[in-house]
Amino acid sequence: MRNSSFNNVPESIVGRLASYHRCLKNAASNGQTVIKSSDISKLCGIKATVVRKDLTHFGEFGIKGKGYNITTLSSNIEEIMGLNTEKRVILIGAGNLGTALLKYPGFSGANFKFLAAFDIREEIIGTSINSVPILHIDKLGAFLKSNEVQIAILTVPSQEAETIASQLHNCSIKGILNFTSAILKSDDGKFYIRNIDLSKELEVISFCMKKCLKNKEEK
Amino acid sequence: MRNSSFNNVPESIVGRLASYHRCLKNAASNGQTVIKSSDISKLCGIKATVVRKDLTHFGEFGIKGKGYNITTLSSNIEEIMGLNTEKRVILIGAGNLGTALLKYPGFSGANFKFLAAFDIREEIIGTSINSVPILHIDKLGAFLKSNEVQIAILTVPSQEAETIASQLHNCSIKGILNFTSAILKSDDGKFYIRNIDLSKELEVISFCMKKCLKNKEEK
DNA sequence: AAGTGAAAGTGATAACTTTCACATACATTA
DNA sequence: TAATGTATGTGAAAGTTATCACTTTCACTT
Repeated sequence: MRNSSFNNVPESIVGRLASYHRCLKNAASNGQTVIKSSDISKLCGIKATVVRKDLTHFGEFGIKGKGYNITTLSSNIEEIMGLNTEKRVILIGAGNLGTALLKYPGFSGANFKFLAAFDIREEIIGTSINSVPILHIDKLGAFLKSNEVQIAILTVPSQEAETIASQLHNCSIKGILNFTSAILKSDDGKFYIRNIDLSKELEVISFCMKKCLKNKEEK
Repeated sequence: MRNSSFNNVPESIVGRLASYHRCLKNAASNGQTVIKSSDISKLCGIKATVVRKDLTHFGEFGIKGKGYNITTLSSNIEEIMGLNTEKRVILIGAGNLGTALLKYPGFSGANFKFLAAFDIREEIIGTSINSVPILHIDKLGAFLKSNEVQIAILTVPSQEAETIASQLHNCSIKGILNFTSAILKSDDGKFYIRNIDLSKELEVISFCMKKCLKNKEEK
């Protein structure tokens, strides 16, 4: 690989890498061994030239005239994205969205290990979802003391987000995936926070349907 | 407004407009009547100069030396985004994710009207979630014939996505919000499709935690 | 073993987005 | 009513991202 530290990688590329990765996994499970940038293009809805340009940002993984070896490319992307080492994850808020994420196929295949989910509703404490035990939120602090966790997923009601987030300091957590509409900020830069607002999507599509969006037609 | 058609609006601006809109709604519910770009900046985590630049793209909504009238700006954004007319929405796949979306606070306030949800599981047919009736997926075609629906939200298993999407042709639907990991494409350009892959987010955060992301620190 | 086709990689260019410094105009106060 | 402070709006420049035509290299064929 050209550059093993990968500083200054635009977020746009990272998002696409994740798409390529999924695409490669699918192709592999179909028994395919080689894939062309034009195939990835069709499957991911991203132009072939962009696919190639993205990949060359990290090295030369292809075979000219042939395509990319799926196994090789896949493991390279995994290394680039840090998916080759297991990430331990907890989920806070086992409501419908939280449950959906716990049941999501594909997480486990991508080296994410859900250690536990936390909730406040007594009736589900002690049960488990997709083999992930549900603990009471009061146990969160103790759990973080005795377990090394890298990522927390927040699927609590928005108004709880700040309070919960403040409990995640001074532990091993480095990343927060925030699905509440509260916008969390990492004041001290201690962890990386990714805010995902699902309700925003409906508004965006409302605008886009007016065909006012600059149409960047995907190849 | 400078330009009533708003062609060529970058998607990045649209996404931020939705954030501003939410922010304005919150401020209004706190009894605020005026807001400064620097306030919006803090609340949305977007630089104040970006906020102003985004808004001037559509017109001059502010009062110099004072800020923006919340009511005025809010209704302008609603007009820009097409939120001033009611959008009728159906949801296909009333699993955990679908249920989460049906229960999401904020949709109804933004002029989205959920007409019905569709599923295949007999045990929930006839019930309702958040007052939205759940119908059998077999009824989808007939429903679309007798009801004008603008948006479909897809929260079915990924492998069903294509099949379902093909049933959405030749009706009033213009936009599809696809939460499955299948990437749908609008071959004929008949409708606008927005693919949202939640599982991608975990992979992105995995990369970002390595601090390799070009850090565009929000103000 | 040379020729051919096919697809990756490259570097310059174009298009887009963000940033910045500054001009502008409103509201408030004296 | 004039002066002042404050926050918006603007246009140029910087920075970033995508595009495109072209070169390179590999595999396969004859």
